[in-house]
Amino acid sequence: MTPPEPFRALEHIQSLPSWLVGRVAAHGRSLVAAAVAEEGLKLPHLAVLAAVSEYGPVAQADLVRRLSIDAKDLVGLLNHLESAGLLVRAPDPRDRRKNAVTVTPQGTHTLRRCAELAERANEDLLSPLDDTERGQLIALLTRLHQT
Amino acid sequence: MTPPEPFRALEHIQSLPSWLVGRVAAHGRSLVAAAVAEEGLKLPHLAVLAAVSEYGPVAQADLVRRLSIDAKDLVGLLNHLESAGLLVRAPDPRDRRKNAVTVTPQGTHTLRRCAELAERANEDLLSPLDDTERGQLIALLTRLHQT
DNA sequence: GGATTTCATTGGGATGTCCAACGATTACCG
DNA sequence: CGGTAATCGTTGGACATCCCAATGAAATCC
Repeated sequence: MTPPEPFRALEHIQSLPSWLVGRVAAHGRSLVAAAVAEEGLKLPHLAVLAAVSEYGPVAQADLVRRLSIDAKDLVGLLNHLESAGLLVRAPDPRDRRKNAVTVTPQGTHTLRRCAELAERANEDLLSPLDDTERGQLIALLTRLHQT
Repeated sequence: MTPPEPFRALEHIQSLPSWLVGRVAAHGRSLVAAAVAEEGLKLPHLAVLAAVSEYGPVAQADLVRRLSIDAKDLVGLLNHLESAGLLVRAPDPRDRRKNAVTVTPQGTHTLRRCAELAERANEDLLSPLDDTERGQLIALLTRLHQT
């Protein structure tokens, strides 16, 4: 008498595209995190520093909105980045509630290094694919992301 | 006098495949999580329940190894699932250190519902793509995952 | 049969995410 | 105007996740 066939639920879950893309994303994340750690930054710090660099003098509330990050967590990240000399908080003369956050030259330098490192990590991530396939993948992911 | 051109670091980061795949993964994860929440389960609970279903009566240490989950956290997840009546912990007569974890009929039923819901969520995730494109995406992601 | 390993559980620390509240400042509007 | 509402940066705390360590009970190794 054979036992009732169990429901292969884990196999089923792990065959779903959402699971697959999650695994690949985790791999890519860990590669980039390891690369960026060479410059002493973690991924959230890098994201904040990059946003500050891109949006010039910017209020913290703007960073919260642009990065969809929690305001409390941003304070800690900015404290760390500021004490590392990568950015500066200055009072905004036009609105004294706001802090004008600006990247320092050292911050820009770190950012450029991290950009190279992150690109190299992405090279590793995509190394199983040739150029055509990489283009396909990026195109498909872009469509999933934009819509 | 134009200000020095800022380094568009955020734009650069967000153009990397690792960032793109991370966003798509986050979207898929939230879709599946929302779907599965209809059955009162969170994703870690579902993963554990599915593994228990798949591997029949299984010791907790085996689940720890198969799911790469922390043993401490597994205890909490099993407590929740057991008090919800979805699985049962029984002493293993052949090794009295072990707990034989087994899915209940109610657990199997919940699992089947979750499988449907997760499939529908994946349908939503992939809705911008046609069948050919979905196959391409899965094939590309599979190669990135397997190597 | 004594030393080592495995098992389930508990505890604690470090981190990431989210929500609520606060004092200070600005914007709105009657 | 003037008072209410909204926004700003900050702090506190609730949770979940992840890592390491230790426990008593039970099995395995030699």
